Amino acid sequence: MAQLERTHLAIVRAVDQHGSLTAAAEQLHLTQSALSHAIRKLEDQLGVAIWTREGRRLRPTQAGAYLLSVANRLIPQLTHAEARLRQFAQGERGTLRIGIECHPCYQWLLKVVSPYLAEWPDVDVDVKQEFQFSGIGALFGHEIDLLVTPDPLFRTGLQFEAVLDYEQVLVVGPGHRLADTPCVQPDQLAQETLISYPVPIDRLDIYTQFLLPAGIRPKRHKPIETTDIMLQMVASGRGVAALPRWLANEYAERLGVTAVRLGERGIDKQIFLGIRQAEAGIDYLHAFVELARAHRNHRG
Amino acid sequence: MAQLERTHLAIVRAVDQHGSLTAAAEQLHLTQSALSHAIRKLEDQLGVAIWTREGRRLRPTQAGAYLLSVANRLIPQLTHAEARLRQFAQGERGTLRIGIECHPCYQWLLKVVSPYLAEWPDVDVDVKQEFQFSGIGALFGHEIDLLVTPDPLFRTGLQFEAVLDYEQVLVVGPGHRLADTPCVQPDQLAQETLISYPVPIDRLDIYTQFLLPAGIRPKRHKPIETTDIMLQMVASGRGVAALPRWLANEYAERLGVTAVRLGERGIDKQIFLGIRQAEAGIDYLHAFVELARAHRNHRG
DNA sequence: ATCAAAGCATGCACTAAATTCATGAATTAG
DNA sequence: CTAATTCATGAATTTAGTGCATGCTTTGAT
Repeated sequence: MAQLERTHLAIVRAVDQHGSLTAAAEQLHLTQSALSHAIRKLEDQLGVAIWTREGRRLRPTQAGAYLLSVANRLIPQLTHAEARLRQFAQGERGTLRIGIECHPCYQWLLKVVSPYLAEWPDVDVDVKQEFQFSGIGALFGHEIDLLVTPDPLFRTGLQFEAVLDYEQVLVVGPGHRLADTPCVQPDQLAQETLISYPVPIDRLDIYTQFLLPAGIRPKRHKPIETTDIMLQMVASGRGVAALPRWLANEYAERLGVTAVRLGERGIDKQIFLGIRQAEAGIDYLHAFVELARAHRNHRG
Repeated sequence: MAQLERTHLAIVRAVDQHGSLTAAAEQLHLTQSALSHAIRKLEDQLGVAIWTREGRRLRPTQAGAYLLSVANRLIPQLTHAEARLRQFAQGERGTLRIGIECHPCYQWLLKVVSPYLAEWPDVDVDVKQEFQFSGIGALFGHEIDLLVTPDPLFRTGLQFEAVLDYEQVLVVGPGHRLADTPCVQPDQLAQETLISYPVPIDRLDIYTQFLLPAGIRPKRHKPIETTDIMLQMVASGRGVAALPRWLANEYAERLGVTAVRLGERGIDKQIFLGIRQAEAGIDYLHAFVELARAHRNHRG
């Protein structure tokens, strides 16, 4: 008999945000009375207390906390669906919500996005870099429509495709003692300062695939947010960094930095694009993947 | 201005299911007129046609198809939330929806579920074996609360924990020529009939980890649904099967089957339990994982 | 202690939205 | 060509949500 309506979810969220009925009512453009009636009815219908009245405070019960989690999950999806439908209405194609999980991916993404925007003028692109959990979670949770990541996941209802092969190299400044080496060995980094993006060590290939297997750790480890600053630091001899070769090459001339192979065989990496399988047929989504793949061949 | 309500989603689904307004109206306990008014208003508010009127048929437009996919995703979640809240109301703890991705996991699961049910009398357990996509997708999509799988996935908003280590062995019937071998080599299976669960070859460890690396394929491959029949077949000399050692051992005496190591080192496997990280704190969920882990130590 | 301020609950009146009823128009099948 | 089926529409009706006025309880300041 109890039908969970969108209003109910909205109310639960608003009350949680503002901590009081009166304040929540304002946000919802309702009177306090209307809210009071509404929650009364909801609680009656469900047969559960959603809040305990402690003095004049409303504290969510266990059921309330659960309902809140449902609301926080579903309301954004409804909101997005509305936006999407409105876009249909205006003849727009929609918004492509792209998530990226790796820092250098961003540099690559920019190159693909600009021709894409030109080719699909009625599709907007939105890029997200932060996720509550992982990018894959965001894809499953319909927070994004396309994921750029070095870590694909097959057989899951998602579809991944490699769009860029590259070599992860060590970047050293001008005149660095390793600048002329054909390749560097792990122990040669024991006395170096390693500059990296601020992510856990187990997400840095230079650790997982190069240093840790050899039991080596660099003398210092310095996290830096942006690629530009990172390379400025490297150029000025403050440390070395591990980056894609194509990215290092772009800065090579300007900053005088050099790319050196990591180990004799080098570290090979791939960037993947992931989408929800069910949406593989959407033209403007498919087109992005195609464009990215074409881009891959361009650079050889 | 257009608020997407639960009713709208329900209508879209009902119309899709029944193919006509009149039939859909019946399911929704409404008159055909009410539905007609409702969809008119919705389309007006959204500014998009959701169906095209072809004769007296309603065919979903692109927007309609999108709305339907949203509805099919969200309505079940709302329904489940209601059920969950109703359980709260009745003092029950809830339903633990378990998904399993591997056939022998089922046998193992039964052993854990029965003490769990005894310990948590007010929690129901529901086991699902079929998913639209993968088990991980079902976990992300809130179709299940707990996943039993041999393929974990870390760093995703999910939490996986190994609860059983076992060896995958070859099971042969009484008097089979390989029954007394300490271990079997890939080429010794070239003339055998291999019996397995009906899953793609790339999900069978005996292929991916044993036969395919050696470039061997068995003479025949026979898919069988159930473990019992599978072992009956093995016992009667119709073929050989790859199963967990503990499972083979349980049938060893009764059917006279023998477990033989695959390769010199054997194939080691693990079963994992996966949950959504955000729900790691739920007591009856946590308790299941704990119980499973305790079970692991029991058997050594 | 006392009083004012702030917050929630509730009964009643009102309004707006959803539903039905009655009917018409269009399509399809025999 | 008719009968049956289906969707659309306008007016009538019912229902559910909302607001107002008000009372009760808690909280904090004097």
